[in-house]
Amino acid sequence: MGKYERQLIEDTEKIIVKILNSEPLTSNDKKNRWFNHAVQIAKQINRDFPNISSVKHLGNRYDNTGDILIISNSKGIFIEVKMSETKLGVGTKANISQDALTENHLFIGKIKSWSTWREEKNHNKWVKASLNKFNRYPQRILKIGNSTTQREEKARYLRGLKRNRKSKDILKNIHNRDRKEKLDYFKYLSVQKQDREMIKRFFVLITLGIHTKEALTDLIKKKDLFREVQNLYIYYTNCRKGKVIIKKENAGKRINRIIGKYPKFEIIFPKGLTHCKIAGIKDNISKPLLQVVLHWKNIAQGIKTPCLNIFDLTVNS
DNA sequence: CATACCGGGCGGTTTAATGC
DNA sequence: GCATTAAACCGCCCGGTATG
Repeated sequence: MGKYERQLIEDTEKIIVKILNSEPLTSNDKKNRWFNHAVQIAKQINRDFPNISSVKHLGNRYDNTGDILIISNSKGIFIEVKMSETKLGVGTKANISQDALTENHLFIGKIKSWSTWREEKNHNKWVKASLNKFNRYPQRILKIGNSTTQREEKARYLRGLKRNRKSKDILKNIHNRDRKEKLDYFKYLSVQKQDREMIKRFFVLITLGIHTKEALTDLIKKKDLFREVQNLYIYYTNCRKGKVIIKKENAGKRINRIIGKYPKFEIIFPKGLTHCKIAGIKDNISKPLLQVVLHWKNIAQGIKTPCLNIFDLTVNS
């Protein structure tokens, strides 16, 4: 999802609500890129729940799951929509905020976040020193006042010098040292006491496609999270040969299946790798479900936009 | 030789901090 | 106080290397 699509998708959700409430649609609504999907989803919801008495758009409220709340047979049903123009929507793949592992209390006690860890290691300082081993930066970069921006532009410049030995070495060195920093951090995390209940909740939320910082921190501590998820349905749409295909999923059933299979959850730290895995435990056997990578999204490793890159390890099983 | 694994990468918006 | 700028945050896409 690029540029303006979050706003666009929210508009589409509101269109679905309008249709369900038999409210008139504007010409703007009909121009919405996902209008067809909205119509199909609304139709399907009406078929699935013939006794709807109320429909509300929940939008950016993060204290609940789902995008839309309907009341059907005086029961609250949460509905989430995921629309895709491709044939097959991709699995749960997410980049979430860098400190999510500690901010969501997956560990017990006062645990250092990844960002705090880096601060203590003077990450920015040593990166700056490394970058300054190159002494031919253009004026336009040298005169940048903000140290962060200058650091980033220097790294960007070095990355652009494809054939320059020195620049390659510098970035490689930063990459290597940053990698060590990540491994050291995981070494520290790996000996901390884990909160299995929170790990389970974290897994459930990520699996449900809840990725934003606020949504995660709000929902993960919610008392009746598992009960609410029982009433959550996800409607997926895809396009095949110009036609919109709909799939409805009972999130509760899916979650029940997984957490029913694994009575306990844990985080495992493979030796020598910059990721950890969320795993389910059954009969003392640990089965990896999610892979959580310490990662820098922009320019080069160690330079800009740290995040957690998450991969779903269950898609092919 | 295709595919999976393990990261690596980009272009943007929103919110907070700072300068005037 | 307001305007500007930096920092934080957001979601999707790409590719080298090992492996079967």
